[in-house]
Amino acid sequence: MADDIRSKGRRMTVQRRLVLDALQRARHHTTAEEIARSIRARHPQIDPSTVYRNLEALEELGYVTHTHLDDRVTRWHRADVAQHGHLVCRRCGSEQEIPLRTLEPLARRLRADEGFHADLAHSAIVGVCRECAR
Amino acid sequence: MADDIRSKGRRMTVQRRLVLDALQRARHHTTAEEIARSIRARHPQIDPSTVYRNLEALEELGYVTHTHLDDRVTRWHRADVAQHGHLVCRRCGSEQEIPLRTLEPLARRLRADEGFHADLAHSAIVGVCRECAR
DNA sequence: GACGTTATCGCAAGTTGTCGCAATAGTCGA
DNA sequence: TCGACTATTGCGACAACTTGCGATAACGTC
Repeated sequence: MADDIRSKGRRMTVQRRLVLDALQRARHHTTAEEIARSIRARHPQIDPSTVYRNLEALEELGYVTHTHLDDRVTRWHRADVAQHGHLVCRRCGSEQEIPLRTLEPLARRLRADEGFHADLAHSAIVGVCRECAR
Repeated sequence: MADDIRSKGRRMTVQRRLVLDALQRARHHTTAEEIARSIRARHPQIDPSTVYRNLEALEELGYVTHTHLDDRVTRWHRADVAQHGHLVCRRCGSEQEIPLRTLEPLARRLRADEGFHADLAHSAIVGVCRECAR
């Protein structure tokens, strides 16, 4: 992987490695802040901005992706984990994962009708969950 | 409308009226910051936080809604304008509106399978547009 | 290995939005 | 119209990023 990064004219730094390690260890939908905190616990000299910039760089390089669950925070994860959709309840905040297969018909339709290649795992679908709807 | 607001135990203030007026005048998907700026041009004593709080209050009251187009900024509009979906290209940033009808089959399916009442107009669908896909 | 190039870093300052709080001012009932 | 109640405001502080910049340190080349 380090070689792959170098072959793209980027560099493998201690900081970048630490961000990858932290992502490896973290729970699935983690935040940049959480990663920064976990790294700074051991390496306080590493600036949060470095973590933010590395997540972005690793995303460009294809090792990392982000999704949006609730409205504000960006969630990060390794690119090699299985993709899935998200349902988030606007009332109680509960989160639910759904297989991409469920979203596939819409993706197909958008591709056919609009030529648009949708990434339906990128943003959660907001709505009201079964319990709150009652 | 003022009466309706009062009947819900809320109040009609100068600031709230100004936010509504600004929304009326603004282009469709405007931002809180833009509204704050337009109000403060004439009324510099009105704090931005007041604008943010009023948008939230007016949303609770049902006069205003927000959507998320790109990743960061919240876009606001009056609740009485027609709902529609959004396609946003991750490469070129272009935005496209699509009729809710296109998204309805997915909404139906989520309701049937998961009991989840999806609001598919709330977040834009991110992907790659026809031009950028070539 | 040494060297030059330049991606990346740490830091400080800037943005954008949120929150707690004391002061203010709509609203309602008398 | 007056007074009490309390929603709302402005302000200052804070939180969560983002950005510009000079210094540092990976990397390719020799």
